[in-house]
Amino acid sequence: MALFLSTFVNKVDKKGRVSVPAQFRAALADQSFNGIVAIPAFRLNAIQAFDYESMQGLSEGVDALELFSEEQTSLAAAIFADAHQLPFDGEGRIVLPKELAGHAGITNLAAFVGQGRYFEIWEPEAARSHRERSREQARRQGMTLRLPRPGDEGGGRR
Amino acid sequence: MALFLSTFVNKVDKKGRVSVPAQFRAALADQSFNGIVAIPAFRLNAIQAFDYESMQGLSEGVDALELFSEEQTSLAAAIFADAHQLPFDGEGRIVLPKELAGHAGITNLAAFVGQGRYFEIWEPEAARSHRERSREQARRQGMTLRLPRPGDEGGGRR
DNA sequence: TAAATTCCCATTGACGACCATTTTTCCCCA
DNA sequence: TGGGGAAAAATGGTCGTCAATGGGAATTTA
Repeated sequence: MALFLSTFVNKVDKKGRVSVPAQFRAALADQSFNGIVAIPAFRLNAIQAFDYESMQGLSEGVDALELFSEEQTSLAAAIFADAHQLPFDGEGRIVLPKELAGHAGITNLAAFVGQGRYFEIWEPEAARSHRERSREQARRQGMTLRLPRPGDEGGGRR
Repeated sequence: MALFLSTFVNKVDKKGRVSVPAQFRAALADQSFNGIVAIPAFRLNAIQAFDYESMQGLSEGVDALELFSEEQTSLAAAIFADAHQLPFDGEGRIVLPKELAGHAGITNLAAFVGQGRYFEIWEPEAARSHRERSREQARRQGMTLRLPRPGDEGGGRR
């Protein structure tokens, strides 16, 4: 399974292209779709990026009959409507659509931030300050990371 | 399974023709019917569009509901009576029937909005404001995006 | 026969495929 | 342990192709 770790900053050229870090591309190999799926993050000025298979998994929660059910679907609707399929070019680059770049405030540089099962794309300075804040908050709340022992189901926390 | 993602805005010419986004057409490939099935959305000023196979699936779902129940008959009536089969022309366009275009308030522009297993067709401005509302509601309800882990059933919210 | 609809072809503008160059990383050896 | 060189990654640019669009001819329907 894919694992996205660490942070990489790459240039965005005037055509809007950015290289996806080779390490991330490696994690995305052997996929049915050669590229990523990107959506604007809900509460953050960032882009969230998944592999295509994860996106399919998301769609499975919403089956055709639920269309006509009262509640639900607002989140799913927003996700699917704003999602972009971004294929790799021969050199492993993607083009950042204006809407996404705009949402994240990205112009010349893009920071690729590993988040485990997915990764985020930020304007580098915003990424830095956001990380500061997260660390600070974690410290205040005294969060601890619990490692699952072999044989346990699931991960530490979410 | 095919996945309809993202939003595309295309022009409607004076003959009522619109190009279906190439990406959506790709998702519709290898189908028994070369085109889409479209119905006016229940509560929304929009058109919902499926591939022919999904429509068959829908009909089975309707059968599964209690026979002769209030729900069943009205639902079936609404779905199948107003449905239109819209074939592609050589260039991948469809003609929007007046009833459908009218229901969605579409005149010169049509927004194709991916919804995972199906997609919707909106008047672009209406689509925009509806999307805003959905996002806002999702935010208010504290919905979070949750990736289904491989092997998990469904997912998408809590 | 008029009107409308489907089929066919032409244009153009954006995007994807391809190629060249620079920069960085990694490895081997002095 | 540091330097040199090879390989990989990142970057920049160009060209061809295809999607979107528009118009007209052909065919069907009223």
